[in-house]
Amino acid sequence: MNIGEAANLSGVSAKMIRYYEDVALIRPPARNQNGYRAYDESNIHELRFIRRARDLGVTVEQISGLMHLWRDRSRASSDVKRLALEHVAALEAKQREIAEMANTLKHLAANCQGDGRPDCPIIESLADGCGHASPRHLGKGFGKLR
Amino acid sequence: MNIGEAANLSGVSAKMIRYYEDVALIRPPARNQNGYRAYDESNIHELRFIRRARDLGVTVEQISGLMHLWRDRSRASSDVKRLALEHVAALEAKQREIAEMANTLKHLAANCQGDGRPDCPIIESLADGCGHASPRHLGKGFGKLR
DNA sequence: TATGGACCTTCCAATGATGGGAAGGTCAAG
DNA sequence: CTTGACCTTCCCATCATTGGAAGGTCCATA
Repeated sequence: MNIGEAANLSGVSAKMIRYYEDVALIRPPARNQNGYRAYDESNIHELRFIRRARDLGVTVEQISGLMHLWRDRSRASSDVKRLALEHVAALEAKQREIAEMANTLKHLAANCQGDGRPDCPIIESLADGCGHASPRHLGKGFGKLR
Repeated sequence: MNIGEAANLSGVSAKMIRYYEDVALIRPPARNQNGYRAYDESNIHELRFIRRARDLGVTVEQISGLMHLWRDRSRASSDVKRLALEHVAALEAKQREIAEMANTLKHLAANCQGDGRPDCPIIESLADGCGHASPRHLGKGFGKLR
């Protein structure tokens, strides 16, 4: 199976398959005589695993940890559970931060007359920092969301 | 005021102040005879505005729009209100997506015995895609969170 | 006055995940 | 045999931010 078919079956673009190989998230596959990468069913499984994990916001680095557990079946599934729960905690923290942002903006918008006055409280508050919490350094242990 | 003091007062690092100048988010400040950038109170105001907006997850590009409204006082504050409410909507959408991710992971973790069995349902589900929604293309019109 | 250290300048590189594209090789159908 | 759809590697861009190198400036202290 060539990389294109693998991409279609797994939902991971060919570009990203090569990238994952590059950063050692997956191991280099066998090559045909023409130099094309050759994938089989187990690779598709692996790529689908990666795609779903990425969809859930898991970092490539975190996936790498899961992959290791996956390959090394001697490790307990409790490790996997722990990783998953850690990720849940990170997601919930991120959710609280977003809620705080949204509430601040909603509060400001509610107080904004929208009548063309030059002293719009949104701009004033952003400039002066009136009261609402300023969550600096949000995503320290978590990274980006997609 | 040199760039270091401006950084301290505004909470924006000197690196980022130069970057914002580079991408034309702020205009080049005056220079002293020695070539040092010279800032005044109004610049600090502007930088604080930028910092707070970034804290709220507003993109530099979006801030650029707000800055334009700020500088051009002839524009109605209703425009600012509209931008803020658009951002609130984006935040709430992002929040729902995160909730879905977290629920999926919690569901999987709850069904995981954590007893070392090799068929941990978390791994199985990630690999096979069992039932739960797969929110592809999450952040299309929104970008990254910090 | 000399020197050291704390500033400042510009430029270059890296991060993470992904997309885009160029230049060139390969394969299969018409 | 040509055409088009693949494949390969390599480089560049994104976004916000940090880090560092190489070199200039300012001020206080020995």
